[in-house]
Parts: sequence; C-alpha cells; structure tokens
Amino acid sequence: MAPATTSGSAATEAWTLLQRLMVGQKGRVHTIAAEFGLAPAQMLALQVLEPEHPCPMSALAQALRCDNSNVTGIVDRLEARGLVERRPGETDRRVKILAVTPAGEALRERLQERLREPPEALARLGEEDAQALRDILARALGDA
Amino acid sequence: MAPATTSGSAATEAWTLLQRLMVGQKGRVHTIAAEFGLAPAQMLALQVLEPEHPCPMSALAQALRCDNSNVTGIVDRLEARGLVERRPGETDRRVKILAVTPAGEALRERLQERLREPPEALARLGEEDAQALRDILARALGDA
DNA sequence: TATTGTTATACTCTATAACTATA
DNA sequence: TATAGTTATAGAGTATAACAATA
Repeated sequence: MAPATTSGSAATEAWTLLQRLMVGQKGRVHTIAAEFGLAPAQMLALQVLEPEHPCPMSALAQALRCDNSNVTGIVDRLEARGLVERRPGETDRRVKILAVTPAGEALRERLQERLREPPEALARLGEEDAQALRDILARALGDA
Repeated sequence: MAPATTSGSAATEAWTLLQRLMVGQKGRVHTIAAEFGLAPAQMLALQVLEPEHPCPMSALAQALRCDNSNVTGIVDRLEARGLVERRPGETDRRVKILAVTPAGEALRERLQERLREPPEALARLGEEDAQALRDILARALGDA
C-alpha cells in the first residue's frame, strides 16, 4: 500500500529492490563459485553451456555478453581442467563447437544444485508470496 | 499455476527465474556504467556511498563484499576523477573517511536516474503484477 | 570481402601476504 | 598485540585492434 521505496512507479520500485537483493547475494554466489574452484565468469559459462546442446564459441560470448576474445581465455581455463572441449565445426571450419565433458557435466550438476538454493530473503517468504513471486517473474520473462 | 521451471519449491523456482532475469540485465547495466566512464565496481561504489553519510574505507569494502586492499584502488580512481575524497578520521587517525564531492554527487544522481529505469521485462508487467512484485520484494528484504 | 576465433595490449578487479601508522 | 589502510604480487575478466584461416 505505502510506497516500498522513495517514489516512482511500482515497476521502478520493484527494480530498485531487486538490485538491492542481488547485490546482497553477490558474496554468497561468489563463495559457491569458489567452492568449485571456479571464477565467476567460468561458473556462468558452465551454467550457460548445456551438455545436450554443444554450441559455437560465439554463442557463448553472446550469452555471457562479452567479446569473443574473452571467451578464448575463459574456455582455455575450463578446457585445461577438462570440463569442456573444443570440437571442429562440421559445416563451417572456422567455428569451434564447445561441448561439456562428462567431468564438466558432473561438476555442473553439483554446481546447479548449490545455485538453486534460494537466498534467506526468499526462503523466508510465505508460500503464498513465494508462489506469487514465481508466477509474476515467469510472466515477466515470457515463460507463461 | 503450473510450475514455472523444472521443479522444486516456489521459492527455489522464483530464485532461478530471478537469476535468469539478472544475467539478462548484465549487458544493460554494464552499458550504463560505460556511459559514465565507470567500471562496474566503481559504479557500485558510487551507488553505495551516500553523500549525506561519509564512511570509512572499511565500510565500503564491506558493502562491496571485497577485501580492503581492493577498495584502495577503486577509491584511487574515483578520487583521481574528483568524484570522492579521503578525509582523515576524527577520532581514530588510522581510518580514512570517504566523502562524495559535489561533482561526484551530480554524477551519482544522473547515474541513479539511469539505473532506476526498470528493464523491459518488468516495465511490461501490468500494474497489478508490478505492485505485487514490489510488495513481495519489500517483505523479503524486511522493509515492510 | 566478411566472419570465426586467436593473439597482443592495456586496464580493472580480485585475494593474499607483507608493511605502515596508529591504537 | 591488534586494527585501518596501503603496497606488492599474481591471476582473472574486459574491450580494442590486428591477425590467420576460412567462407
């Protein structure tokens, strides 16, 4: 009823609160990455790379929203640990296809499991709020 | 009604959707920082530092969830641009108090204005959903 | 000519450890 | 001894530009 933040539209206020929530989670997510010996960008890459769908380097760059040249280094480190591998493109020999190795898939699953755990702020919501939140976010992301 | 994601509690599903939303926003937020010539950590620091409440270096480190030694460099760059300044602590001469300069405050306000703009995904929510989202997040963060 | 991925370069962020000046 | 901030060091992410191989 009363404004939750200073002022502005409800969407603006929600966005402000969302940013605050995520900044507060930075440390926790970073700690999870460290548990697996992964740097943040490496963790994100491993989340994005679906074992069932190998994809070109450029697709990973797009998903990570960074330059192609960065992906080279990130993949180098993941490949050095045997978590992913580069395969030659089949039709276009310029592209390299990234595939998650079995070891990478195993680590990825344990990682996802840890990352799925909701932060305290969400865990303590009542079931009604949690469901409403999930449904609204699903609509926002176009999943509904 | 139907599960929005694969499985799990509503809070877990909401958290998964939230992470997806934020990853999708990474590029936009980074672009805003670049508009002001700020690196991401510098932008975050400028958001955290309230002009009305100067605070010690260590408080900024805590807010940024990084080591004290990092803050030295981040503040060095902000200070070099005249956006913040270090003042000697009044009671304890070991501490340095960070104060946002008038120039920093002006830039900070323009920055906040840009960052307050909600992403497309939230902006297109109906008013009812937007308000519900805001209120739930406010409860989650303990603001209500 | 255009594109994919790499390399070279330069800057920022990050943690750890050693240091200083205070306390 | 302990603490606040700095410095030194090393590793990682980031963008830009130049490059090789391929299209």
